[in-house]
Amino acid sequence: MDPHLLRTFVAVARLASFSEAARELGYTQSAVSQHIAALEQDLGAPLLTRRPVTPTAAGERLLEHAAPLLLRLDAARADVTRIAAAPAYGLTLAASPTALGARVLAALPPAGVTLRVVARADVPAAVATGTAEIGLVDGLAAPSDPLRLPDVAPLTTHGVSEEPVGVLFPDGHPLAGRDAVRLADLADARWIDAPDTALPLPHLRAANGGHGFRPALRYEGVDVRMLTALVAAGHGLALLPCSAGEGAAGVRVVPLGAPRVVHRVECVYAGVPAGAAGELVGALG
Amino acid sequence: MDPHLLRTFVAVARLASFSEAARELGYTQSAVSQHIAALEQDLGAPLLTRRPVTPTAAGERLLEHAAPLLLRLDAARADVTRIAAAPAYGLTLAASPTALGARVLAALPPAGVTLRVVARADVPAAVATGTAEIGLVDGLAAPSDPLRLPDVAPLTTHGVSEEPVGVLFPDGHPLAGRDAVRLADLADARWIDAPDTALPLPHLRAANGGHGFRPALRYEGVDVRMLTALVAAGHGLALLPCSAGEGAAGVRVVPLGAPRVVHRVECVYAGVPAGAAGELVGALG
DNA sequence: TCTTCTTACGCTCGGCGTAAGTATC
DNA sequence: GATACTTACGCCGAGCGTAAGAAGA
Repeated sequence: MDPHLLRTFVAVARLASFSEAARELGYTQSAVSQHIAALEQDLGAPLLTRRPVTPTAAGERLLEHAAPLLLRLDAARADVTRIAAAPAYGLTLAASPTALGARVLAALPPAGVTLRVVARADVPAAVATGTAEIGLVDGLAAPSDPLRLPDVAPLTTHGVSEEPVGVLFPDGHPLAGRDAVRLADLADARWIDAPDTALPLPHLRAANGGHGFRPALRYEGVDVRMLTALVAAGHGLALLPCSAGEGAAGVRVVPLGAPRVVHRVECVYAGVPAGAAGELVGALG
Repeated sequence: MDPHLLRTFVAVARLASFSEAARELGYTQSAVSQHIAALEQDLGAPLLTRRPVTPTAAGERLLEHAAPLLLRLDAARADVTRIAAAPAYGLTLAASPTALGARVLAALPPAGVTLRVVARADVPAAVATGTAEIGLVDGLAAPSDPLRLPDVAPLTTHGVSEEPVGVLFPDGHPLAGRDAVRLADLADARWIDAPDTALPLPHLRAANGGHGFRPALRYEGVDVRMLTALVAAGHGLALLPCSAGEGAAGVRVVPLGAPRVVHRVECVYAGVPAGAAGELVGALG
């Protein structure tokens, strides 16, 4: 189970071609073939069907393992080299789209910051592999409960802020005038699943015993104004941190009452941040 | 970052000796030396001090990564081979000590079961590496919230039961007569930390903002009667699922009121369990 | 001086590329 | 027959063991 073989395997599976993978990895097609053969012999099971090139059941399982495995490997290398490496000028901050509140923006140093917005699930990976010094992730959680982040590496996390979440209604919706709504009443409403912009629906579905909260529309963009426009147009409801939805035209934000969930932002970093990173972490703390 | 090198590194670090590690791994001392040298050159930083053999700062970081990495590697191999392997006779169940309630015991098939009690954190690993077909873990969680398990591999989890938790008081304790207690009132009480028998204190400390719940005594055994005896002798309080503490002499179990936490048991397995394992999962579901 | 890690050196085996073989479309 | 994976084979380098060297207790 050499990582090289694993890397080759995922490339072949992704590209559905030995020769394409060879091109991408800088090997000959023959070498790729031998890699796969070695893996299959090692594990004692065929991993790919040839012609067409498709993972077998065993290959599917291996694929599920391979990505986090290779990620951890990169994370380990980054973590070790980080200690020896000279601290670069500048500071890169990886953040999920709705994690950047006013508080964070105010705490940023005046110059030398790169802000990299990535999908929620990729923030820990970015920090672990050293792509960013600091990460900011947001998500839904019970009050003062930590977020459930994928553990790609031993990272330190750190609550930055919590604020109530609200449901985004179009103006004129029968519930739009309420002071608060209960989530249970909305399980069967039309919802917009906007995993990169709003708060993720699967979390609500899980909290509701796996039922309800089926998306009527999926929005894969990252623009909050687009999302509010979709809600205003009646395509469905969305869940947002209250502050993110205020002031938009054609929509109303109604705070969520019943299940006590909050929008929580966490700061994540590896080891002991130094220099500008350390100051920012301190300012956020 | 060959896994072999990593394995050698952890062995050397654990044994604090190149030659001991060589013996254990079936290499010559020279090969071990070369392994470490290769790792250090690859990562560009010294990982161990020699004489005495101790991990450097970089080595410490690598050690933190190495164990989960090697575990995941084993898990991947087990997961893939599991598909091809012939289903063995018998069924091995890995369980944490307080996960085995009456419901589970009743659901066990009449013969061919091996029950392996391991530490809470090792249950997912046992299932992932194929040491056990099914795992049963328990822990504290908010009602209907899943447990926070280390993700060694893509495993399926599955709530089995939830029951209230209670604080174990010695008879005559001023609070022992109450109908319910609030955890916040007990932050500064004397506690017994019995991570393998009772419910883990760190969870409570985290819920309390990192304060309080400092253990007065640590019990590393696995015997519930021993724990109740320690409580009865006034060494401290302990947190248990209510049913586990009932009927013991010299102690009273008072249900926990305020923070809504329950004792939750989850069933964990890999892939789609077949045969006896499938039946048991069904019976627990 | 003894123990323990490092370095030197030779051997073997693993792994890659070239090229020929084979199977599927 | 063209395309795409497999197998054969030779070469180079990686990695192990033996053995000598160096450094600390």
